[in-house]
Amino acid sequence: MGIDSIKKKFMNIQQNLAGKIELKNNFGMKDIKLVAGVDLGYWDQDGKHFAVCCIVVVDFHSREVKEKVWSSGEITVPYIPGFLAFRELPLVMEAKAKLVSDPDIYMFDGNGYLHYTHMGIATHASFHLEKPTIGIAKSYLKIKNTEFIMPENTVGAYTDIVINNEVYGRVLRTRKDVKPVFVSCGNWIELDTAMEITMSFINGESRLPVPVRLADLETHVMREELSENGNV
DNA sequence: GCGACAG
DNA sequence: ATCTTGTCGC
Repeated sequence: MGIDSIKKKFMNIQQNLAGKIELKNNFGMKDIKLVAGVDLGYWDQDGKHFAVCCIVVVDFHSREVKEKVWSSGEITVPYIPGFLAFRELPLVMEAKAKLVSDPDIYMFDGNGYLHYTHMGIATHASFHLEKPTIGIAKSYLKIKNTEFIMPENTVGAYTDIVINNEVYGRVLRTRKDVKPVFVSCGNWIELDTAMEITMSFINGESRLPVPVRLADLETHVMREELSENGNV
């Protein structure tokens, strides 16, 4: 099976789900108690690719870490820009199954609506998690040759990424003198709310919101452990 | 055909 | 994503 037939298959799945996206809050901010951050780390072993997915659950109000889970395994799906979800979601769902708590919302390292077909990993994941999601990308995925406008160098400054009169996502300056992040809706949430939650989780240690940052750090720790002792 | 390309 | 030294700044 060549890469083109894989893409074709993936595209069908994306288009089916894309029609079900709803960018309206299906919750009130006051209902948000637990926020999960999701990230993956990779390494090679015996000529194979492995990864570990870490999910860190943080209490929105107290900022306490409530739970951490991880799941690792071999990765066989290649990285194809636009189809990240197909590569990473299996491990994400495996890790999610280990959660005892039930997060109200999930934040991903990557895009959501800011995607060729609005089906970035954050949006795609929402249909499996059945929870609202937010996408936080560290670099820009250019769509339809549209460049983004750099927001001014002030905390909280932002510019919208508009393509064909539609807002795909937002370039947000979470810290001064640091590259901005790219925030987009995953699903069942509005962009303003996604940005509000993102900004509320900026603590001065990173340009990334706490849940995603902690998941990122956990990913590095677990990778060292697993790549030494053999994969689990 | 060529270039661009989240993680 | 990952491979990596020095270096600037709080």
